[in-house]
This record gives sequence, structure tokens and C-alpha cells, in this order.
Amino acid sequence: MTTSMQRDTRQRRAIRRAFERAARPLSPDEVLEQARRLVPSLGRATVYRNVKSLQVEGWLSEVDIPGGGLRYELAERPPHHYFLCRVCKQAFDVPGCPECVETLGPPGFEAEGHEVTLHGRCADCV
Amino acid sequence: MTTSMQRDTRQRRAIRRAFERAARPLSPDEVLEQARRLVPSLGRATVYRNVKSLQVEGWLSEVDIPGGGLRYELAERPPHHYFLCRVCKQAFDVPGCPECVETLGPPGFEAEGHEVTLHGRCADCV
DNA sequence: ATATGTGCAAACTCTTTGCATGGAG
DNA sequence: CTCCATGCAAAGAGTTTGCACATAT
Repeated sequence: MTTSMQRDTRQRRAIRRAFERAARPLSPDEVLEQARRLVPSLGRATVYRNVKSLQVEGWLSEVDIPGGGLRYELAERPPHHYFLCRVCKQAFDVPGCPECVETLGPPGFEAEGHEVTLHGRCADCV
Repeated sequence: MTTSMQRDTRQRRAIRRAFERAARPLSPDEVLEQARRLVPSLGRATVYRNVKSLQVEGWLSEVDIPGGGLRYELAERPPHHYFLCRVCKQAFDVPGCPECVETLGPPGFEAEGHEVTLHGRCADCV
């Protein structure tokens, strides 16, 4: 079981760098592609392991976008939602959060959180 | 390529029955379990093929719930959203749809639709 | 020096596809 | 009787894990 990841390796630095440079949530493949520019020999499993451990440390948060698979982004950001482009398949941040949402739950259900995802075409794909 | 499915088989009837009886979106495994009560020999691939073709016919619609994988439900229902219970992993319908949501998109982005998912504990798991 | 992280390959989960057989029409 | 749909098993996508070797400390 891998949860600690205390050592500062080239691979781990390259993965962190990818997120610091990205303005949007990244999929594991996007992280691999970006980080391989710095460490070409980087393996897929290392990306998965580091993304998982950076999550446990609270540095990354997981974003599950309907129809878009898993993504990750810096955890420090204020609560917000996502826009998935159906043309280029990239995910973007949407600032703000409609307060009204959690009151929708059926009676007797206890809502602890919510996700809102828009989909359509991004500014570059319109 | 399977898209037509014009014959009325025992398997297909059992799969339709499962959805007609369900009050909530069903995962492929839930469909298999329900439909096997009527046709024990039913195979997984048949569920996937029929669910796909019932979708193409417009009888089912696909529901992709963050953290909950793919589900399907009768297409006839009015637009609504979902509640995923983190304890029993079942998905439930949430009536209504906050109008405010699609205006959130960044400028230049064209939103064509949206999903809203609540998560927490359902009435049975509170 | 030594324990931890990496890279590869195999295992796993979920879904799709190829093919011979069973059954709807 | 003729094709189409089924069931099985193998193949794919995405993710996780076991193990020997490399390397940060």
C-alpha cells in the first residue's frame, strides 16, 4: 500500500509541476504527457501512485466529471464546478457555486455535498 | 455492430421488466441481478447489448453519476437530477431542476446541458 | 548503507466484440 | 427454414499491484 511518498524525486517534482502549470483539472494521461517533457522515462504507474499520495496529503483533489473520467487539480482552490467540452474533451473550471442546490434532496435524505457539471463547447471549439 | 434488436426474446423482456419495476436508475450489474430472477441463464453481454439498443430506440437514457459509474433509466421521465448514497451506493432520482445553473459558464463557452448530483446518505442509511 | 520510489508487466474491473449455437419469425 | 440474438470467452480501456532494481537520504 503506497500512501506516504516522503522522498523528493525527479518524477514527483515533474508531476507536481504539471499541476502547478495547469489552469484546469488534468486526467492521468494529461499528467503523464506533461510530466514526460521533464522526465521522458516516467511510467504510468508512477503517475497514478503520486497522484493518489498527493491527494492523501491534501495537495490534490479528485474531480469525477460525468462522461469525462477522473481528473485531478490543486486542492487549495475555493469550491467551484466544471465545464466539459464535448469537442476537445478538456475540462475547465467554473467559478461560483449555486447555493440553492442542496435543498433539492428528497425528504429524509442527508446531502453532504454536490457536483454541478456543464457540458457543451468551450471558447476554442465554438 | 448491434443497433436494431428487433426480436422479442425472453432475455429482452426480462431486462425491460427490470427497468419498469425500478424506481431509480440501475447499473448494469443491478439489471443483470434483477433480470436473472426471470431468466437465470442471462449473460452479461446480453445486458450490455440490450441496454445499448434500448437507448438507441429512445426507451432508456444513460445516466453518468460522478463516483457511481454508468446507470440507465426509462427515458420518458421529465428532466431531473440524482442523489448517490455513499453507504449503499444506490442512485435515486431528485425531482426538479435549478434553472440558474447554465448561466454559470465562462464567457465564450456554449453550455448545451448540465448535470447536478447530490451525495450523502439516503433515507434508509441515515 | 538502507529503505523507499520507480518502471515494467501482470492482475483487475468494467465494457465491448467475435464466433458458434439456439430460437424467433 | 433463415437469420438474428444469445452466451461464452477473448479482447480492450483504465487503474492497481508485485517485484527487482535504482536512488534519495
